[in-house]
Amino acid sequence: MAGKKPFLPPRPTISVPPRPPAAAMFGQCASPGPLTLVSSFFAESDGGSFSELLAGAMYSPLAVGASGPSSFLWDYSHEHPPREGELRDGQASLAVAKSPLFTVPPGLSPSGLLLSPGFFSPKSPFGMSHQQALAQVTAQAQAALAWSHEHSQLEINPPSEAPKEPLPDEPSLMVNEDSHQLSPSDATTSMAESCDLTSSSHKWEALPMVLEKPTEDGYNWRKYGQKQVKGCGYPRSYYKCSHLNCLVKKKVEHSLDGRITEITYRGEHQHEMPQVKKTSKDGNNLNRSTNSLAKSQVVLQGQNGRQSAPAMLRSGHDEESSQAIALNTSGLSNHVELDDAKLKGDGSDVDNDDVDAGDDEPIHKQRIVPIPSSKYVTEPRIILQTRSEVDLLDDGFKWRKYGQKVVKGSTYPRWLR
DNA sequence: AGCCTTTGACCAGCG
DNA sequence: TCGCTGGTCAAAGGC
Repeated sequence: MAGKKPFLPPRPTISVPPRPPAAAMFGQCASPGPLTLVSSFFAESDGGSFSELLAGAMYSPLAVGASGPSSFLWDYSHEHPPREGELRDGQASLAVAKSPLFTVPPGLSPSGLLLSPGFFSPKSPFGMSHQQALAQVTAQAQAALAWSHEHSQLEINPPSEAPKEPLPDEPSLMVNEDSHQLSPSDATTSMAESCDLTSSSHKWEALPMVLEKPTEDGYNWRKYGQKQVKGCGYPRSYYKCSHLNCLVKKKVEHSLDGRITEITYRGEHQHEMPQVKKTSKDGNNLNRSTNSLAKSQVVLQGQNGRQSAPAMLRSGHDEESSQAIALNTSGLSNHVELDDAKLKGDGSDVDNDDVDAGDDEPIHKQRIVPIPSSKYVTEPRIILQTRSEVDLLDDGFKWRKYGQKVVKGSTYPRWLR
């Protein structure tokens, strides 16, 4: 399970900057998080502390939304460049995912990045509404998509010389036209070559996060495991999306000071963002912003790590497109038609919060849901309201007991399929 | 009563 | 085969 599975078809990824050799850069922890990494990287090029720069971001209400795509490193250093057919066939996700690195443009300092239009301003956290921030992020995603279409040939045959300066009108979160501009001695490059995450990224998609809590990305998560990272003092936590049919998992790593340094997603949400009680307009906006964050940061990936697509695209496309992306990129062994009405008809307490997805969210009564092959769950989870274990076991499905609790003198377990 | 976290054990892949 | 490691399980307890 922890082992490296064969990485079959080319698969786009969004990855964190792979980690450098530990001793080379830190000599303390064998696995510094990307935040630490970026911090150290910035420290060399800018007088200010990255933590200081970031501090303004972290405590801004816009931080969540802005920390998404702006913290991406779009890794296109994979074996296979996108084929033109893929780009034409509407597999935009693949196209973008194959796009070059999202990184700090040359000549732009970290503080410049933070102050740039593509980032929120730490000194005026309320200078931009969440919706504006969302719109900007979305626009950047679309720009990246457009760019990818235009430069697909460049990706196949990267230019030998990269532009030295960003164009004035380019978004601050510019697409680096050639990740090869990084010299072999560059930390990022060396990290990509040596880091253990490189191999693991075939399975998980890592994104640096600046969240105070691992569950604050808009989805509901249930922690199902925690491990001590070898050689480091900090734990790695494992979460599953607690939504009924959702197979998405995420892995959260902490820095030594307890901050989340890395959240790695696996799988794709096949449901809308859980609704958060709207207490005020601001709360609503914040919710939308975090929704956008989750949509933009989750990376679609089959359980076998065969294909993925950045859901970032979803924030910039309508639901129909998203669905098409999901279907096109699922790369999964089978699909089932999941009819919400049927689920409800079983007398189940199926969470239906994805039906009321918001005033501007389309309602889907029926969806095609790709079901990835999985060790534990191969079909949508359904809750049956019964106290009979025999009933549970005779319903034709395989059940895994995941909890038991005494209820009013008797016990009946909770089951998860 | 439902859902979550904790935590030691277990499993599987890999060298 | 064995040990290491990452990922997951599952009982127990907490909120």
